[in-house]
Amino acid sequence: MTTPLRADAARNRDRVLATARLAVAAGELSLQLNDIARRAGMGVGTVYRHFPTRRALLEALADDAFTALLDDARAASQHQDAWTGVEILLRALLMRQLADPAFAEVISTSPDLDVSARTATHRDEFSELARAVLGHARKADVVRAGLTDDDLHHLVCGTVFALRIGDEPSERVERYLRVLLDGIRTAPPNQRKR
Amino acid sequence: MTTPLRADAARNRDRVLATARLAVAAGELSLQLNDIARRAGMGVGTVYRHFPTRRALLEALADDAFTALLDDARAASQHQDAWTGVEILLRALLMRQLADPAFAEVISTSPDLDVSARTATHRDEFSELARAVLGHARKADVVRAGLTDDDLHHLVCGTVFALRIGDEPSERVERYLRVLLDGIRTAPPNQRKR
DNA sequence: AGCCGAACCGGATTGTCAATCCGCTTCGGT
DNA sequence: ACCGAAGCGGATTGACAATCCGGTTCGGCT
Repeated sequence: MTTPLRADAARNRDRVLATARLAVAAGELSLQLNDIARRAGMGVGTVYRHFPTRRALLEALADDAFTALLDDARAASQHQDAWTGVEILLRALLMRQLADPAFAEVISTSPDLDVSARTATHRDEFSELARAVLGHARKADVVRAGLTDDDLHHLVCGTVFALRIGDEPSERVERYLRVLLDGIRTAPPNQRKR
Repeated sequence: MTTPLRADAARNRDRVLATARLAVAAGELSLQLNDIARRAGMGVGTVYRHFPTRRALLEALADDAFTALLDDARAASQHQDAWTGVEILLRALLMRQLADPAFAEVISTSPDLDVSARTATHRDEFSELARAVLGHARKADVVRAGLTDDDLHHLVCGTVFALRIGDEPSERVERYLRVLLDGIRTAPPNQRKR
C-alpha cells in the first residue's frame, strides 16, 4: 500500500519531524505548520503534503511514545499480581503523557479524531491490553465495581490535566497518582504504602 | 470607579451576554467574537469595547456560576461534619463546571490569566473558603495528609476534564466523583455508601 | 426645548495563521 | 540521457482576531 517514498521526500519528512520535536520540547505545543516549514527550511506545501493536518503531525510525533506505552501495557497485563498490573498500567499511561505533550494530546482526545490508521491501531491494541488488565483485577476483586477500561483511561487523562494546571508537576505527580489509585481500588486490605 | 454606563451601552452589553450565553448553551465554546457581534446585530467594535478579549467575555458569562459556587462553599465551610463539608465543596465545584462550560474554562486555568478584578476576587474568596474546609478536615483527620487546597481544586478540574472526554457524562459523574472522594479520604472507616 | 461634549457605535482594515493549488524541479528506473 | 511520476515551493485564499477612527447618540444642563 505505501509506496516506499522517494529519497528526498523521506529526508524532508524527517526534517519536519525533527523541527517539530524541537518546537514541542521548547514548549510550543501550538505547532504552527507555517512556522515549522520556515524553520525546517522548506515551503509550507511540503509540510502539508507529509502531514495534511496539525493532528497528523502530532500523531507522528506521538508514535514512539505510543509504542513504548504498549510495551508497558503488555508488561502490566502479564504481571501475576492483578493490582500491581493496574498500578503499572495507570502509572505508565500517566508518565508517558507527562513526558510527551504531543502524545498526551493525541491520547486524551476522542478516537474519532484519529487521522492515521496507525494511531487507531495502537489505540485499539492499548484498549485490549487495558481490558485484560482490568479483567484480572476484577477477578481478584481489587478494583471497584462499575469502572470500565475507558473510565480508567479518562481518569488518568484527567489526572494529567490536573497536573498541567499549576506549574511544576514534579512533586505533585506521586500524590495525585496515589489519590487516583486509592480511589479506584476496592475497600482496601492494607492501605499504607509510601 | 465604574461610571454607571450609558443606557444604550448597557443594553448592548446585555445583548452580547445573552447572545454569547445562547452560543455556549448550543455547545459553541469557541465564542468567535465577530460571530457574536453579527448575531447580536451590532458591529464588532461594540463587542470588543465591552469585552476586550474572549477571556473577558467568558469571565462575565461565568460570573453567576461563580457566585453560586461561593454560596455552596460557604455552606460547606459551615457544616459541622468535616468530611461532609469536603464532599459538598468538591461536588459543588464539579457540578457547577458541568453545568456551565464557560465557568469551567475560567476556573480551570491558571489565575494569572484573569482579566477582571471581579473574577480575581471571587477566586480569592473561594480559595479562602476551601482552605477553611480543608482545615476542618485536617483537624478531623479525614483527608489524606499532604494535599493542599490547590490540589483539591486541580483534582476536581481534572475530573471535569475526564468527564468531558467521552460523551454523555450523566451516569459517569457519580462514579468519578466517588473515585475522587475515596482517593482523597484517609484510610477510611466505613467505605460502602451507594 | 434645544444644545453640546463625552460616551458610544460600526465596520473597514490590518495582521496572523491554516490550508490549497498548480507550475516548476528533482528523482531514479530504463 | 531521457522521461514520467513524485515531490517541491510559495503565492494565494479564507477564516478569524483585534484595532482604529469618523460618524452617531445619549443625557445633563441651560
